[in-house]
Amino acid sequence: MSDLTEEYQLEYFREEGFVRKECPGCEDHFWTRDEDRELCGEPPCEEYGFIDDPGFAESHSLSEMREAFLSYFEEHGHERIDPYPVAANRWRDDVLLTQASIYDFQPLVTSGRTPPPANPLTISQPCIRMQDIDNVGKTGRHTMAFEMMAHHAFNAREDIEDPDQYAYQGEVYWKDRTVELCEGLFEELGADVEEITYIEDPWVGGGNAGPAIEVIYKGAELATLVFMSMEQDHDGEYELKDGNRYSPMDTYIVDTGYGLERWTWMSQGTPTVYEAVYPEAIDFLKENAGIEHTEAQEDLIHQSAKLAGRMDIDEAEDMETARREIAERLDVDVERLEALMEPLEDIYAIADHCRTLAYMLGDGVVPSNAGTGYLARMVLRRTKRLVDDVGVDAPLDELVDMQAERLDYRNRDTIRDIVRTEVEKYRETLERGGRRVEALADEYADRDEPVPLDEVIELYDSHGIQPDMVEEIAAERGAEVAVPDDFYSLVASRHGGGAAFGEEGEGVDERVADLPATEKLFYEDPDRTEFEAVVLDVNERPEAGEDGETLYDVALDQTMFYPEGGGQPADAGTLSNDDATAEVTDVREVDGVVLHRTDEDPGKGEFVRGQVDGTRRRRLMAHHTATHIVGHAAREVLGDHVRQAGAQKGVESSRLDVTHYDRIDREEVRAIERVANDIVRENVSIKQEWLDRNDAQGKYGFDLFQGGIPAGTEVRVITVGQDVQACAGTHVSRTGEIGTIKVVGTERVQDGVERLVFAAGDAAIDATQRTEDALYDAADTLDVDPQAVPETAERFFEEWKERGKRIEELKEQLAEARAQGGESGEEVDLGETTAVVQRLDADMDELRATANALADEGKVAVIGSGVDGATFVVAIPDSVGINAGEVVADLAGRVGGGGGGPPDFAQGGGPDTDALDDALAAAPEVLQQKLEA
RNA sequence: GGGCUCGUAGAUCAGCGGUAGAUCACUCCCUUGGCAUGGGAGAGGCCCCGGGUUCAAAUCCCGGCGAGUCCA
Repeated sequence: MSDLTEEYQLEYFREEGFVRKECPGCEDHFWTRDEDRELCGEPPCEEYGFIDDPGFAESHSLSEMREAFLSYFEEHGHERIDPYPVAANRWRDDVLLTQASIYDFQPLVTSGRTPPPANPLTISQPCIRMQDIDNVGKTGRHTMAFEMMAHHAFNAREDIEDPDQYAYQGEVYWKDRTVELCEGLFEELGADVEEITYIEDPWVGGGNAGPAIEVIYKGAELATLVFMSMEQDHDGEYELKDGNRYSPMDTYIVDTGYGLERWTWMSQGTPTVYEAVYPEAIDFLKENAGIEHTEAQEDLIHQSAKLAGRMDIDEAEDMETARREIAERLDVDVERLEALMEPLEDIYAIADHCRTLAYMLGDGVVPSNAGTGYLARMVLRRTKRLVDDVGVDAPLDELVDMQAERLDYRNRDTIRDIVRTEVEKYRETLERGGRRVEALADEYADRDEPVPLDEVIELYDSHGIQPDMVEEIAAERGAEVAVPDDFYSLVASRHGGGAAFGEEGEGVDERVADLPATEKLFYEDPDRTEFEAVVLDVNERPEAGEDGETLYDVALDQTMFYPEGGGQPADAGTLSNDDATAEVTDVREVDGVVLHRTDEDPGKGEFVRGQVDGTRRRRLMAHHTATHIVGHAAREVLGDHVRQAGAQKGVESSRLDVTHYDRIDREEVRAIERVANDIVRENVSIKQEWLDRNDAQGKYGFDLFQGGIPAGTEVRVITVGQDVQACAGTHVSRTGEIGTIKVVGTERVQDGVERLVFAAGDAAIDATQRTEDALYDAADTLDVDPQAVPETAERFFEEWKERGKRIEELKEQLAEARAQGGESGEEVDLGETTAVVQRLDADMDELRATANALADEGKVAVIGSGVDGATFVVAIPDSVGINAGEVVADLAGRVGGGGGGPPDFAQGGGPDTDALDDALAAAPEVLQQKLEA
């Protein structure tokens, strides 16, 4: 076993006369040109040395620094690459946001399955790290949004058996050149290279590892140079700091990260990073919030910021301690310092959060209650709170737009619209929540009890109401609330930890590994349904079919059968030879081999004729092409932010989930239908071609990948009119073949994702006819024209309601008449009052009305009905001491049921109708008993 | 992807097995020269939809639809 010490013995260090030292402060090993240096240079071992004394020759703005970096690496043989979206879930499902430049190339490029867009390359990748959110504004150096400038080189070992299995070969450059390039950049910017230290700091993450170097200059960590070269391996020779063992990989990758904001800050030497990065936004916000400082205050802020920057405030709880210490050193009152600093810290955070929002919304993230969209919503709401707290009265959409403009986003109108919609939603949530808290606070204030913690947790967890808002409102209403410090962990525990592991080990057939990739005929001529092939292999499936029959996986040398993929279901059909015909019920692709699931064994080595179910295939193709068209139409109608969030094609109908920040209303559906059918009618031809992936991505951008990112050097690109998508499915050759597209419904999959359900071709006709049939049936029943159905239905509904009311009235009148007329009821003398016992076969409403009317007359009423089982109603006038509930319980017991109710009015019944009359006959006796009791 | 909460009059909500309620808004009457206001009367409900349990469901259970919210 060995550690990574050897890995840092660089030729470059030796040639340049570096020395290796151990820092007495933190015991880290580091390399430096300065033989006299003792400390590693990184806080807390040393303090910032660049505040008010910039570390570079010239002051750079954010964009100047970005340009300086990129052009330096361009001049040194790197190709400049456009940044990827900050929403990393667009190309990988293990993370939500892009947190480093290397995220762009995981997992397909880093694993060697797909070539990098250029090699070596340089990029400035916008990133968002939510975990820093509490520190933003306070520490002087944390930002949630940042750009990670980087140069990457993708190397693959050549001393392995099959170097061509990877999408790139050979070594571009490795450690020495990396450090050399890094140092060259420092020199170019006029830094004093004597002051740079390179700290050995092995990197481990996500199953990979490697040696890494932190580059420290004047107290700031300006870059990290990671040499990703190992993967987790039980038998690996290296045991690293996470306790796992690692061994070398076939690919090894230079993964560097240079924080654009830090470099900009270094070049300016401002007290905090925020002043270097957002000077205009900060000025604007300060002025807008009416924050003005005297010269003395200005000076105090400056001194304080300087000190705060030098301190290590990585946890928000350290903040108080740090603040007290700073106050002490500056010899001012803590409260005074706090009052001065807090609004500024809020403003710093607002500037940063607005940039975060601009990145997210600009890259097409739609706020939602789930996924990346939820993060956007969180940030937006937090920002809104800060804006309100500090008293900025500019609308949030304007603040975000300022950043969007600076970042050069073209969809600024949509961004503003989304922000406005979200702010409005938040306002509603707060209003709803406020009312809720007020009611709750009143309730507990009345009872003179504190609001229990459970309620506060519930308010936050289920209604999104911050505990401090509860405290505030409760205080106004005179109710106490105690919110513990570990409030949020209490909320977390409510969600019951324990991540569910659900690794879906499909048990990939190992025999597939030896088979050649199946030649796919369906791309050549999607209209053909017949073909001939040789059976290469037949495997009996471990599980039986529905009827207990044996199923087989059949591999052929070539096939017309489309395997399930990209939301398109598999083809169906038959494989036959002279002796037998096997039904193909499912088709899947495993590692390039298409497996046909059949109910019979066609025999390995045999020739078979394949017959694809043409009708099914045509419908699927029409639906697949229609999906592209509907997506395009939705984008046209709803806006540029619309992206595919999932799709499932079918034979009868298909569904397309798209991102959109509002419900799609009827009018928009009609517009989408119109645009889609325009494209159908134009009968444009559909281009299907294989393109080099990096060329295609360069030309069409990231939106090429609406349905996920495929692996490989080439991608299949489908062009339908203006719509271009990477897609592996089968398509019709001209849009006219689709015939017609009918949107049959929309639903909200989650906030921010709308589902469009539609039918294409003859399925569209079917769908329309079904709707029409329903309408005609309704028209038939109402005996009117279909056109008149809505109006008639409304009229009938109104009339029905009217009649209901009229019947109520009549029942009341009838009941009163009965009560006064003494109609057929048996009068029983109960001493002070009389009771009426009566059988009245009517519904419960009528019984109730009658009983009420009798009670109003001052009589005890016992009414029984045999209409629907045996039911009783007993009403007792106020003055009489009989409990109606007890009477009913007794009577109902006699008919095999139960009953009850308040003392003056009770209902009950039972299933035994035959016993009704006997029960009523016993009623006087029961009443007597209850009266005496 | 998972958890939690909520769908009752035009609006805001109460009721949580036993006769559907309050406040505001609305209509009318009274008070006033008129308005603010005050007093009185009235109208307005498929209690989201569909099943189930029960003598009885707005209320309990299951499913669906709709809305909100927290977490990953």
